[in-house]
This record gives sequence, C-alpha cells and structure tokens, in this order.
Amino acid sequence: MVNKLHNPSNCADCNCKSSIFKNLSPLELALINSSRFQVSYKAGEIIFKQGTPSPYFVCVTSGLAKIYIEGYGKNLILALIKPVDYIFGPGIYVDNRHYYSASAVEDCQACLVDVTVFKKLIRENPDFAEEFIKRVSLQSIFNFDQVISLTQKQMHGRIADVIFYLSDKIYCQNPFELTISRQDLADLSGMSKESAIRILKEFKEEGILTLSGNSLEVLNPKQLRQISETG
Amino acid sequence: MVNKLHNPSNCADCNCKSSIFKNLSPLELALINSSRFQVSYKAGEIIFKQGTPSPYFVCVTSGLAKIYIEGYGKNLILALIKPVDYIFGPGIYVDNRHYYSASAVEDCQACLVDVTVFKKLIRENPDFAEEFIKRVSLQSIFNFDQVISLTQKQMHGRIADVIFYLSDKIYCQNPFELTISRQDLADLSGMSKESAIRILKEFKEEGILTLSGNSLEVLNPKQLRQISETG
DNA sequence: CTTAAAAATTGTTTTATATCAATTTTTTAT
DNA sequence: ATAAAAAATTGATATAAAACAATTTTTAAG
Repeated sequence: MVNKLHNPSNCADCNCKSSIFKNLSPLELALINSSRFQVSYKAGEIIFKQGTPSPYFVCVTSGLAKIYIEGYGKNLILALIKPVDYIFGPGIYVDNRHYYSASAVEDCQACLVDVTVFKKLIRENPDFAEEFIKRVSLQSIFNFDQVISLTQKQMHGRIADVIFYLSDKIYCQNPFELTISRQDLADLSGMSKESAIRILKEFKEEGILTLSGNSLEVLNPKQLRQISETG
Repeated sequence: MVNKLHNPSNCADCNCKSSIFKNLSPLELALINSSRFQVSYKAGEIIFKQGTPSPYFVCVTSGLAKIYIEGYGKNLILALIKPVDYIFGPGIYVDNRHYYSASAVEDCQACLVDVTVFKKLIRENPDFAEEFIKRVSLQSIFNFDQVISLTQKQMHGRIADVIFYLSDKIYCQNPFELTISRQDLADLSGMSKESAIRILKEFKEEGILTLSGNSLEVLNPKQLRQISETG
C-alpha cells in the first residue's frame, strides 16, 4: 500500500517544494526536512480518512490527489491537489482530526511533515504565519465560489464551472486528458454521474467541446462561460 | 444610517469583548481600543457589502447580524452573528475586499477595529495568531457541514439543520422567538421561501414543533434529528 | 487471449423543488 | 386609525434532476 522511500534530497535543495515555504530560513527548512518523509500512493489509494487523527502536513510532489467529504451516501470533492500543493485540513488547529478524506486519483508521491514542526514555525515566523493565513483565506474564498455554484446553479452551469476548474486550475492546458472518473466529475459538481455524462454529451452535440475517450477540448470557451454565468 | 457613538468604555474593562482577545496583554488591548469605534445599525441596514474594501474587524456587541453571499439572483446566508461574535472575512489577507455582505437582522451595535492593528497583533503575538487560526478553522469546519447539508440533503433535512442551528447556536433556548424572516430561513437552507414555509407547516402538522407568529418550539427534537440525519 | 469486473452510457420513470399566481396577514407610515 | 406596503401563506403547475434499469465499453486479471 504505502511505501516509505528514502529521502531523495533535502528541502533546502528541493525545487518542487510548496511555495508556502518561501519565507523560511535555511535553518527552518532544515527543521522541516528533518521531520519529513516521502511516501508513494497508487491511484485509488487513501491518503487519509475523514475522522482519523491528523499528524501530518501532506505536500503532493507528483501525481494528482483529491480531497473529499464523505457525506450522506455520496462524496463531495472539495478540490483536486496537484504538485506542488499541500493538504492541511482545518482540524489541525481544532481537534487534530481530519474533516475530509484524501486519496490519490493518479499515482502520487507526497512529502509528509510532522504538524508539530509546522505549528512551531507558525508561532515563530510571522511571515510564514501570514502566508499560511493567506492561503487558508484563498481556500475559503474558493469554497465560497464552489458553494454558490453548487447551490444556486443548475447542472449545466455547474459542469461548466468544473470544466473551467479542470482546464484552468488543474490540467492548465486546453486539450487535456481527463484523469478523473465520471463519478469524480459528478462528485465535483454535486450531481449524479448519469447527469454529468448527459450534460457532457449535450455540450459535445452543441459543439462547445469535444470529448473522445478522456481527451477533452473546449472549443467554445465563450459559450461555456455564458453557461456558467447564466446558471 | 450609521452613527458613530462615543466609546462608552475601553476594551480592557469591556465585559462583552470577543473571547478571541483573551490572549492579549493590557498594552495590546489598549492598542485595539485606541483604533476602535462603536457603531449602531438599525435592522435591515447593511454593515458592509460584498466587493467593497475591508478596513475593519467588526465585533457585534448587541443584536443579530447575518453574513451572506449575494449569488445568482438569491442570497446564501453563511452564518448569523450574535454577541459577542466578530465578522472578519477571508479577503483581509488576500485583496482587502469583502467576499460576502453583512447586514443587521435585528438592531445591532458593533465595535470596529482597524485591520492593520489586528494584523500587527497577529504578527506579534503567537498565542493570538494561533487562536485566530483556530477560529478560522472552526468556521471552515462549520462551512463543510453546511455545504454537505445544502448539497446532499433534501429540503426537510436542511430545514431541520437550520432549526437546530437556530435553537442550539443562535438563540440558545428552546421555545425561541424567530427574529429572522422566512426569506432568511430560506436563504439559510438554500431553497425558496415558499418551500421553507411549507416544510415548517408539515413539521407543525406532524407535531414536531409549534410555530405561532414567530415563536418556535421544538417539541420532538429526536424526530427532528432523525429527519436531519436521513437527509 | 479470454474472462471477469468495473466504468461509462443511454433511455425511461419518478420525484423533489422551483415558479407562478392569488390571498391573507402583518408591519409601517401617515 | 387608516392606508399602503411588505411579508407570509396557500394552491396549482412546470421542470430539473435523481433513481432505476439495461446495455455497451473499457480496464484489469488470470
């Protein structure tokens, strides 16, 4: 399942560390490095589970992961996590429990850092603390957009939003290879997978996008934007 | 509209200051106090508006306020704010803009504190910073529950959740006087006001609660809990 | 290569919920 | 106290979206 690997390098030299660490001194980075270890996950594997204790800051260094709330019979995907993003839930400053689960969508590698080290640095380095608060805030703002999309838009608008999220924020290219399942697409947009599939089909028929296999290209982003905005 | 009032006291003596300030020294409290002023809002008045700059930390000292996102044609109420809670949105560490609006539901009084003072103390006092992060985290966890309720429960479950929120977290008593409108109830539960009204009526007919005028009493919390949990 | 299992797709039916419209009650202003 | 405005309520209708069921395609395993 989960394999501890020998550290291939140290944080100071790492060129794929999360930019949240930009304000740390070499000494502070060394502290992070000393408590850090690297783990590989195969696609589908659970990284951590909602409700369990939360001793690590998880930084995804390759592959793609998802964080999702296990709700009433179905999941809601809060975000996809790509390199170099980290996963650090709100429970860490509350009761040390995870309030969502995380799993690998593609094969992943991650660096895990002891949260006590992380919290120590938050207390000692105000720039780091401020950067952390800023990122928590950005996450919060993103969640606001998401909840408005989920609660006030109809399915077409929600799928449009998810497609923009994937092309602009996750895969960052226009013809892109969907590495998430249709079920994930549904869990991102808060609908049944059948509905998600049907709407993609409609978008194809209207020439808004092409989708063959898992290769998706947005042909008419303007119209898709329009659909996103009219709900 | 908004009246600046003479400060009736200073923060050090105040017995209704937000508990987020518990870790501040007398000197730090004096700093807060020096930048602080007190404001009254009549029911219905806007405290601040989504999209506008965000120069104040707002602490509600009397009355009831709501924070809400103005979405696509309707509002989503994120929370009700009662004494002594504060309003401090995620924009403050991002672009200094509000990402939601706030308004008075009942007549309100609030203390406003310059955010630069607040941010200065976050940098200088790690206990205060940690307490702040903890509260942001709690807010985040609350929002998770809310989004799951809104996206995965049917209307009965969502109304049940809102009733528990009101009785347990806001009014904190069981027969309580609803000071929010039916529209607010709908905006808390993500449905039309007609639907909200209809479901309250059903709950009345089933003996789960009584509601005459705006006085609401939960008669069968167990059954209501059941409805909340079965979605 | 073949088979089994999982994922994706499609059509049909049912249901939850919004919308619209009309009426009553409550609140506010004069 | 009265009129006007706003809020709450109720019923009827329309529709978005889920659930169900069946089929096809893709992936994984032996």
